[in-house]
Order: sequence, then C-alpha cells, then structure tokens
Amino acid sequence: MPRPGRNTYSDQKPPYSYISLTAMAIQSCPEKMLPLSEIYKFIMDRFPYYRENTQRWQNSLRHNLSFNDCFIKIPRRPDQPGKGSFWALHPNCGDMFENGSFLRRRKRFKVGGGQATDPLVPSKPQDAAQYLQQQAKLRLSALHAAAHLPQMPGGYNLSSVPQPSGFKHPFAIENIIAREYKMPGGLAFSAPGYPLHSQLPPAWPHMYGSGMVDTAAPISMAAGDYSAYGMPIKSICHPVPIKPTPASVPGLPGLPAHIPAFLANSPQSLSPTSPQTATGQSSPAAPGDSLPSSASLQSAVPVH
DNA sequence: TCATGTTTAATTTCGA
DNA sequence: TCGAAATTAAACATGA
Repeated sequence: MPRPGRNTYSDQKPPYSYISLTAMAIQSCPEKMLPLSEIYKFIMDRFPYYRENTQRWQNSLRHNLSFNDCFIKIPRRPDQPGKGSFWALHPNCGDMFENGSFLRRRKRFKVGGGQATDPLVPSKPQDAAQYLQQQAKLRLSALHAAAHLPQMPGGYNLSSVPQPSGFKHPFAIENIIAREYKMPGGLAFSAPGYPLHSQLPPAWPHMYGSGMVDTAAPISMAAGDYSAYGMPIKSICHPVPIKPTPASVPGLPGLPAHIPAFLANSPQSLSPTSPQTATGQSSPAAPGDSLPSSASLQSAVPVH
C-alpha cells in the first residue's frame, strides 16, 4: 500500500508486488521477454523507490522469477549474445490479478494448476519457452514490417500477428488501464488521448520523485518511454485503486463507459480474421498479450 | 569476480 | 484467526 512519504514522495513503495512489476516490465517490451538486467532497469527507471536497496529487492525479484511458475526462462539464441536468460510470462498465466489488486493475487499461478488455458499454448515450461521465443521473433518481424509500411489511416494494423483465442493478458495495457480508469484524486482516464505527464495528478509520487518526471517541463517523451502499445509507460506505471469500482458498461465487466472498447477488448477482437503474420508465416496463436492496437502503434515502435 | 539463477526458511501482510 | 501470498535473507551453484 502506498504510505505517506517520510521525506519525499520518492521513497514511497509502489503498490505493486514484485510479480506485477516484473510482469509490467516484460509486457512493456515488444518481444514480451526481457533479460534480468532489463527488468531491473525498467523498475528503477519507473520507480525511484527501487533505486535504493538494490541488493535487497533484486534478490527478491530473482527469487520471484525462479519461484513462480508464471515466469518462464527463455534461453538466449546464438544470435542473442549476452549474460543470463530472457524471462517471459507464461502464456497461460491468465489474469493473475483479476481481483484488482496488483499487490496480492488470489491464487498463485501453477503450471497445470487448473487455470483456463489456451489450447494452442503449451503448458510445460520448456515447451512454453520455445513457443514464446518463436512468438517474440514473430513480433519483431511484425514490428519491423510495420515500421516500413506507409502510414494507413487510423494507424498500422498489426493484428496479423497471431493471437491466442480469447486470451487477455493481465499486463496488457488494456487490462491495466481498465483497472486504472479512476485516478487518485478523481481524474478520469480519457482515452483515446492518453494521459500525459502534465495531466498526471501529483498523487502518483512514484513517478515524480527524484525528478524523474518534470511536470513543469514541456512534455518530451523519449521512445523508451513508450510501451509496445504506444502507451507512455510512465502513464501506466502508477498506483492503482486496489479495489476498483464495479463495472459500468454492460458486457464489459470492470470497464467504465469512458474507456474505449479497443482498450478493453482482447487484441484479436480487433481483427479476428488475420491469422497470418506480417512476414507471411503461419504459426500457432500467440501468447496472450497484445501488439499495439491500430490506434496506438503509430508511436509505438520502441527503440531499444 | 560478478551477475544470474535456484532453493530453503523465516517473517510479514492480507484476504476470507 | 488462519491460511496463503508476498517479502526478505541467505547459501550455494553456474557461467561469462
């Protein structure tokens, strides 16, 4: 829980567990897999609280990666030199934070634990790792292809990258946003115009401490500040209501009327008829996450 | 040597 | 109040 800061806002602990922070980091990159060092970096970049006591929380984070079945270790390919493996979210881990709290899951994800799974997604960690690595390649290909396409009205459509049926990733941006539509202080999220730094209420101290976000300065968003969805990461990484208010849109549980459906729907609902990848390959359905929506991809290709 | 990864155990925190 | 999830600490192994 966010506690009132002792000295500055920056020493507040964000209301996210290590699991949710890690998942956020993984989901923020287009390949949906990150090495440990990049996960550290993501967290420290976004949350000043974690720029201190690094040994402590990084040990905890590593513990979480190994201990929780929802994280899968993906070995580096020969063309990906470097230290350590990549980490990804298990494609079947589903919405672990369905209770609305990013601090505590109702139940831990266990492989073969009886969760609803996509039949096309392997559940065994080794198979899932291979599968995820393949999907990461496809995503990169799609992003690469999209970056070289002429701009289409309404933005690129990357829905050609295969998506699993009926799966909605817990850290897909639409999920996070759907939970965060009610900002502390009463500010409502108003897509499709994403909240910008200057619009963020000071009630999100984690993002403001240590001068990380200068609300007075002109908005300057580096490419790295965007998630794979074209969403400024800085705007999605803030405390959320631990207990969101009930749904207000019939048929879209948890979604208020002012959240556009495209942010709340699973990716494939945007374009259910495009099973081919941008590279022309056919492949099994992708794990449950989303590539940038057609509305957001124009600014979405992150630079790493 | 250091970063990464695994495992165990104790403790804290939170939801039912 | 209790059980489970999360956090923290620590020891140890492995590989670049």
